[in-house]
Amino acid sequence: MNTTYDPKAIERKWQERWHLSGIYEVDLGHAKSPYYNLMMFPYPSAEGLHVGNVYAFTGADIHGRYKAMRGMDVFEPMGFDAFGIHSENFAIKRGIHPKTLIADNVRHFREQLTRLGGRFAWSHAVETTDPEYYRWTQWIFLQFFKAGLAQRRKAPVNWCPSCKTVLANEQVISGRCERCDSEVVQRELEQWFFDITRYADRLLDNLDDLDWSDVIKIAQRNWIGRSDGAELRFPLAKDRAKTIPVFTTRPDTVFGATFLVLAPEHPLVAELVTAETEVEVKAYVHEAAERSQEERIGGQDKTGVFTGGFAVNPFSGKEIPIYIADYVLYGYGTGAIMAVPGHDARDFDFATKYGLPIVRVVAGPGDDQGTLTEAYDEPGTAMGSGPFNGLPTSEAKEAAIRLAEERGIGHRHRTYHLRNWLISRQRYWGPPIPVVYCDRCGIVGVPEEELPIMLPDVQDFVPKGTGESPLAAIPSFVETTCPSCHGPARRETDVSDNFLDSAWYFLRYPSSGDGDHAFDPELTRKWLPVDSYIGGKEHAVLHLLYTRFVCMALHDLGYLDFEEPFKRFRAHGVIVRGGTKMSKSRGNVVNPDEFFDRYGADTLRSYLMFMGPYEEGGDFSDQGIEGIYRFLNRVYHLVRKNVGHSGVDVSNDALRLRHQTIRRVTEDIEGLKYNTALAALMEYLNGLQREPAVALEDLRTLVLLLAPFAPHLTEELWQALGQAYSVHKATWPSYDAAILVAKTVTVVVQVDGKLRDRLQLPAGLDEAAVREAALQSDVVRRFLPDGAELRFVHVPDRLLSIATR
RNA sequence: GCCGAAGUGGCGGAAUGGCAGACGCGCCGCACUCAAAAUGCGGUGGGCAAUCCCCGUGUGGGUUCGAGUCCCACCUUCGGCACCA
Repeated sequence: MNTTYDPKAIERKWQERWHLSGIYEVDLGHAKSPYYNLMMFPYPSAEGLHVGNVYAFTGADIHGRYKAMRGMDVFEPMGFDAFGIHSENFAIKRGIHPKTLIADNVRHFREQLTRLGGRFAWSHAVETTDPEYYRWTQWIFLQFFKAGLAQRRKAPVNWCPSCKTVLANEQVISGRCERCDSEVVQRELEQWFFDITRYADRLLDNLDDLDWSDVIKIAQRNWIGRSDGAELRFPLAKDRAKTIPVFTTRPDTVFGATFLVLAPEHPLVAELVTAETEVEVKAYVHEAAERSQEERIGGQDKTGVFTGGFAVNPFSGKEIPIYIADYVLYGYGTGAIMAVPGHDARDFDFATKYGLPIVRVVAGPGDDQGTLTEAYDEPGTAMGSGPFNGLPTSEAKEAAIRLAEERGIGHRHRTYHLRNWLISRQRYWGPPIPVVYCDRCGIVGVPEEELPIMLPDVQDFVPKGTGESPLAAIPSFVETTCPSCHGPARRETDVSDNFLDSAWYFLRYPSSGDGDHAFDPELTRKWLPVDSYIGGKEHAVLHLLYTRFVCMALHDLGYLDFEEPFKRFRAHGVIVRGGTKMSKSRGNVVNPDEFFDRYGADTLRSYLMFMGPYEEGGDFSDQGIEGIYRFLNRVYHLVRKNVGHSGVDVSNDALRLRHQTIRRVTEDIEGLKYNTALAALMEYLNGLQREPAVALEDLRTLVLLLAPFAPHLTEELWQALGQAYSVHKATWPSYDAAILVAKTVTVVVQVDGKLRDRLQLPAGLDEAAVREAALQSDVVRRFLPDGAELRFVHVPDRLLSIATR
């Protein structure tokens, strides 16, 4: 063995040995203590592994290595999420076929992931672009289609003019395309949807029992956005048989509804216009359609026009005007609202601008019935509301719903912000949606035995912006026969959303290579749900919600016996550099290869974990990494120097330090506090270095505890210590609580809350003895006024607090 | 606007209501060296000659023998949602 720590040589050597001996592969069928350790598979970008990936994977890998040393059969698979607009746009820009591009990128990623030293079960790797994978993505679509969960319908959708495809709501970030930042416009198109809203209540209610990071649960609750209220029907003044349904969470304020507002897209608009208003209304509707979503949202100044029609407030009996305004969204609720300007800020703004009446129907605190200068949206007491007068808001709501139901003019209703999942994309790089259109039979699912519907290998995959996928231009793909009547038919040319690929990849890992099932029932029962899933917060409402939905649906269809895919999910933090986000434009991106070369993977892994609490992220400093590098060097040299000295007597202090360290590192790893686990190991090392010689047991302990963080170095040292291959199969050390107890303790003495003295005392003294010792201290006595009445608070073995007043 | 998280040395960050600043970076000093680097040892919140003492965890109040930690109000930063009725 060399005398200097040479991470490059050590790491290459052990990576090869691990690979050849297959120590990270698991016999999935026979494992006794299965533990599924999952991390979010990467999108293989051309830039290579990002340091954010390294951070995410290292944290998850440490967890996996720890569990393996605790005796679990840890399955830690890795794969590649290689379909999607991102790859496709990049391929178009470079003029390279995405297939070629992805193959190169995957190769590079595999190399980097190997250098990282993860305990990956490579034999189970999956790639979503592999026909043997997307065949089953299509199969899932078919199951949903057969169950009526996948439906084609016309709906206002988000259209990205630059990517030339529709986007799901989740892919629109404040009116802009998540991928290319272009302004998103609304288009009315026929698209494929998964009816995730049918699962809204279960998706929401199950969250209570999930062991997931709170941030994610909160984000999902907000996103699902359940609100309870009522749907009330407002008859038209000119034809009372016709009604306009509105959704409200404040049925108690219905007496204050002084006008109605419809979304410009509302189908009733055409019926309401009069000869006088027609021109203006048409112009407004047209304008609203042209406006990008960002413009509609961005300008908080409300606009709208009077339709010319009137409705009747079914509670007050008054006739009220009907407006259209684009602050009312067609896609939510009924696309129409009853406007209560007295108690809703938006309606107040609108009423003020257009001179509409503002009526107070809720009295504020202290029976405040004064004129409103702004909307009062707090709870209060109903007033000016006929039968509800005097009722507090919550009771008035119930009374209003009851009355509406009795009189047949409305009913209790619940609605959600969550929209159905738009899964079709007018693009090339994705799994073709497996249906055909037949003039005679309509929409027909492709028979399962015909899967996969292969993505044709073509040169021209650039979207045309016609609203159709590039596949539509390939007659050999489009023209087919109907599976049902065998007549001529056309294939669906849209591909499915990238998020469908990643919504089930963890189901595939154990069954990778299985040609008969998407996921083998027996393996699935044994290994799922996933024991630990670690990933980024950015997928809180995308990947993590879709995945839950897909599992729930597959459960209901009888394919899974659980409905929640991940028993435990933890969101890791984000790495910044110099306090700011890393980005290419700032030029502060950390390239992992550079650090692998200069310090080795063990140093990079450990440093990333040392920067801060794993769930909070940290600030990457090029100087800071030196400290960890020095630490690993010192470990290396300490072990080498002491390899021979096995029979050293250990002092009580040294023994206690060993056991304390085991406890601290164990607890910190369990709680993902990797930064303090490493700090404990540094303290341990500092302690050992002060000893003249170090016992073998301490060297073993140090190496074992460090193994999850620095897998290569510790493997090397484990061998140097003459221990059996591999340290990663060795047993995690345990500590003896009895040894942790110190014989002498420092008892702190406070006088009136201020620290005055520290006493070295034998452990376990009672209060009287500690008092006596404290009162003998000169320092303490100096602060005790003569003749003062003293009160004592005693915390055994820790503190004595003396109060003099 | 709403929801969430966080404000601690020069920096990253530690602290079951009980010794604030563990651990590391940086810096200062010393040793080794002809010298430097590397390494090792010591020091390092502010005030002060001081191992005395005083001050100190965003701001202002409060609870407590005792508050970085709990409660109330506010300020700032970051993240998410955002005309969702």
